[in-house]
Amino acid sequence: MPQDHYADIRGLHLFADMSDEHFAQLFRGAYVQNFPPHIDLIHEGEPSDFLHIVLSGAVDLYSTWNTRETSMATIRPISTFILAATIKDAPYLMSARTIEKSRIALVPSQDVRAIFGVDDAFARAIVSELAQCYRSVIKAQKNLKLRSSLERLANYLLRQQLRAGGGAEFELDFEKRRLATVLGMTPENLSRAFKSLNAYGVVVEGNRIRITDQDDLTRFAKPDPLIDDFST
Amino acid sequence: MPQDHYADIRGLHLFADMSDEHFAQLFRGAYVQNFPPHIDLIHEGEPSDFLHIVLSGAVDLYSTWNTRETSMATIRPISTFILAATIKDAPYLMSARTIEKSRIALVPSQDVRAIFGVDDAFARAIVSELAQCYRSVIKAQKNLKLRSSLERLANYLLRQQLRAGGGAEFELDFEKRRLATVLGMTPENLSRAFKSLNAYGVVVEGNRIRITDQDDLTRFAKPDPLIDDFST
DNA sequence: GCAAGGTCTTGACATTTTTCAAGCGAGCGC
DNA sequence: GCGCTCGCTTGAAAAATGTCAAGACCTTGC
Repeated sequence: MPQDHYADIRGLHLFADMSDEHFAQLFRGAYVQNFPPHIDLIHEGEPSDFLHIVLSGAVDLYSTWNTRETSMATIRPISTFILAATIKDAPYLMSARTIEKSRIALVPSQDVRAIFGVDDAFARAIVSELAQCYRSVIKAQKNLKLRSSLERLANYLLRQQLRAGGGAEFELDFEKRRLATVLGMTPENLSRAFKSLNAYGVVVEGNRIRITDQDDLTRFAKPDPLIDDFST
Repeated sequence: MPQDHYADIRGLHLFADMSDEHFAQLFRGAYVQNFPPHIDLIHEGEPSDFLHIVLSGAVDLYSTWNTRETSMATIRPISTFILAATIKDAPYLMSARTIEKSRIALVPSQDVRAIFGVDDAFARAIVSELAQCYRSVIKAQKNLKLRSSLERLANYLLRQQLRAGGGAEFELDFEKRRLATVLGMTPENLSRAFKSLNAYGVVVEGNRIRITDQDDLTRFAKPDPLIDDFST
């Protein structure tokens, strides 16, 4: 693997504390590849041959069943995905495709497992990472089971607003049709949901969102740190 | 903590590989308590003071938001819960209550974190446990997002049938009102869903289920190992 | 035995969500 | 520029799901 991304990857919490030697060993067999948009990287059910690290671009984790498809998560730089499958040496539960042009590092799963076996700091970092992932999915599930689609959209907007800096105006960071399946609804329904949120001070212009009445929207959305705060 | 449950707990994958000394240290401050049914054990948002181990009985993990409540998972002996919150020293994301009379071991979270810091085998066992938990929640989320409530019920029945030994007749292992929220629907809707499944060879008599046409139900449910197989 | 409280079921109705079909509009290649 | 594709929106109708109210049934305590 070329040197230019070593520092970025080394800075990830997951790899920060491991020994230099093990880090070098881990990435000896790794390589970096560029992918165009909308390329399938992995498919659910396959054995997990590589741990993936998104260096730039964005990746969509999605799942299918019986003609239906849904988006499970979006991976943005710099972070890894399918760590759990890699560690357990189990088949992928989700498929992955690039959303945009992306640069991705591929680390052979067997190397990850080997280094996991010998590097204690790495093992502990994995615990931390997996606990974080677990809690994120729990929050997503609470979001799904406890809220209507309109409430999910309202809370999504508040989260996205915060991520974008907190200003009254911000951009959606991916297309609405994908946002719809992320939120667990159809594109048509999302369109109507945006319209309904007009009443709470949300103005939509293409991908641009303006929140004209922050309090009103917040009162409706009732955000909850135990669902919406990604950091805890 | 009394001796009588040491062996059971020691046999858990999570504690099987750690040193005797650390195991003893870990459970020095632990204690076992009996709880009647329907007792709240912990509440979401609280700091995670204890790792819980269900020794007998059953525990319901549930969450609430804005007057709504939903059941997230059922914990049966012998297993632990809220490991992720304990390790991260973060607030609980879910509440827990006993379903039946239960015997539960409580291990101070700070001891778990301390031993996690010094026992490498324990740290690796936690990785394995968390990876398993993570994958379970992902499956639950796929189940929720990709299937209708009728399909979720049909697949639940097939899973439950398998857990009960695979015979054509078996018992539901908890009350229907809880099953409803586990499956993400209302009790009324569950009642109607059971009725609809008559058409696919499901006969309900109280808590007793009889599957008269296995193939027909399976054809409708379309079970998928990447959603329904809890072991992988 | 009987009353009380709970679950479960049922029916009627409201709401939410999806489906299908059509039209709009921005971006792209020729 | 023109026509095309594709994403987005809109409307109407259907399906799925939730709500409310009432009653059946069961268990439990007295």
